[in-house]
Amino acid sequence: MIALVDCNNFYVSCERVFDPRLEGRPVGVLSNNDGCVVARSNELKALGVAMGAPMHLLPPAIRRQAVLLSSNYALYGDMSRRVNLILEAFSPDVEVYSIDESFVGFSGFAVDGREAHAQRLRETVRRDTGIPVCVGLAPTRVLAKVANHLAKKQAAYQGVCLLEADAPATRARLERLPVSELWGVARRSAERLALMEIHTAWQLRQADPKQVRRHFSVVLERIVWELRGRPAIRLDDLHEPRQRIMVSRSFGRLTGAFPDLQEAVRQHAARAAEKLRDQGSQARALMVFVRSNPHLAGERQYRNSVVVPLPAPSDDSRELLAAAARGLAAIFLAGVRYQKCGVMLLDLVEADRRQLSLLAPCSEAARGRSQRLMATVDRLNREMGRDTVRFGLPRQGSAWALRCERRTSRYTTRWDELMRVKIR
DNA sequence: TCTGGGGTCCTAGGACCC
DNA sequence: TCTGGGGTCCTAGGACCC
Repeated sequence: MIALVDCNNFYVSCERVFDPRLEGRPVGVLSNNDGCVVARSNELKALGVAMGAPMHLLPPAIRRQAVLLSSNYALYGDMSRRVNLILEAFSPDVEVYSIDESFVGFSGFAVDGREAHAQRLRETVRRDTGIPVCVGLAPTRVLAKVANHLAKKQAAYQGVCLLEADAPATRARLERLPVSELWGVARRSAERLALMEIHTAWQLRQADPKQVRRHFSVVLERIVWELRGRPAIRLDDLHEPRQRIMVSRSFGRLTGAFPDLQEAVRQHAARAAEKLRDQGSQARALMVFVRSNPHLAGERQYRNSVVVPLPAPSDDSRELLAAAARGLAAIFLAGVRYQKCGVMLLDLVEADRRQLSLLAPCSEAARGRSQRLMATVDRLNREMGRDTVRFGLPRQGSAWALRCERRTSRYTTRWDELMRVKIR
C-alpha cells in the first residue's frame, strides 16, 4: 500500500502560514517575472482563474479582488523540507516526488489501521508546519493519485481516501473519472484514446495492455496495469544524480544588446556549475540557447542553440563560463530582441569516475588547484549567502533582471527578513 | 509593458557496422 | 530485370510531470 501525500495549493498555503490574513481570500502565486499564475487558492479557482493564466490577461475585477504574490522559492523549498521530515517519522520509505508531493510506503500496517494512521499523519503535518495535506492510499501509484484527487475534491473523505484495486467502490469512482485526469495521460493521449472509444479511467483499465502498448507506448501500458492494481511504475532512485542541469530565465524586458545576453548567460552558467558540483558531477558538454518572444506577432522571431563540447569533463566555473561565452557568440544574431536564454549542462559523469582526456591533458596539480578553488567559492557562498563570491559583477538594473515586485519575506531562511512587516 | 522553469522517459530515424 | 539481413549508437522531438 502506497500513500500519496500532496500539499493543498502548496505555495498559497506557505504564504498563509506566515500571513493568516490571506485565509479565506482569493490568493495566487505568480511564476518568475510575475508572468503567470502557478498556484491558486480555492477562492481564486472559484473565480475561474486557470492554472498558468497570464497575469496581464486577468480581468481587472479579479486583479482588484485577488492577492497576487511573486513566488518565494526559498520559502517554499524550506517548507517542503519540513513537511518531508515529518513524513519520515511516519514511514522509513519516503520518495519525494516534487516540491509538494511525496509517496510514502504504507505497508506493514494492519489493514484496518491504515486510514487512521494517514489521518494522524495529516494532522501532524498541519500542526507542526501549518500546511494542509491530503492523502491518497492505494496499492499502486496511479491509483494513489486517483485516491488523492478524490480526497481533495470531496469533503466527505476528510482528506484521506483509500482505494482497493478490486472493490466495487473503486470501479464506480473510475467510471466517473475522465481518462485525461489520470496521472500520465494528457491531452494528446486522451484525444487518441477518444477515437478508440476510451473515455473513462475504467474503460482504460479494461483495455488490452498489449493493444495499448502497440497503439501508444509502454508508458500507457504501465498505467493500465497500475489501474488494475499491479505495480508497474517505479520512481527513479532519488539519490541518483541528475542527468542534465538546466538554468534559464526570461528577461525582465526584451533586449537586443549583446552585453545583456553575455551577462545573463554567464550568470546561468555559474548557477548551473554550482548545481553540478553540488551533486558531485562533471559535464562533458554544455548547451546555450537564445530565443525571441514567440508570443509577439510582428516581432522578428529567432531561436537557436548550440552544443559546446568540453575538452575534458569539468565542474570548474571558469571553464564552463568560457564555454558558454563561446556558444553565445556562435548563435547571437544582431537585430533580434531576445526574451530568454539559458544554459544546459549535458553528458554528466560522476566527478570521481571522470575519464582524463588524451587530447587535453591537464596536470593533476592544476586539477587539484581548480577543485580547491571551487570548493572554497562554494563554501563561502554557502556560509555567507549566495553570490558572496561571483564571477564578474553584474550591473544593476540590467534588462535581464527578474521582475518580482510582490515577493513576501523569506521567513524561514533569512534572519534579516524575518521581522520585515508588510502592510497590505 | 506584459505569457515560468525546471525535469524525465520513450520512440523514430539516420548513420554506421559486418 | 534484378542488390540482404541483421545489429548498435546517437540525436531530435514528442509527451508528460509539477
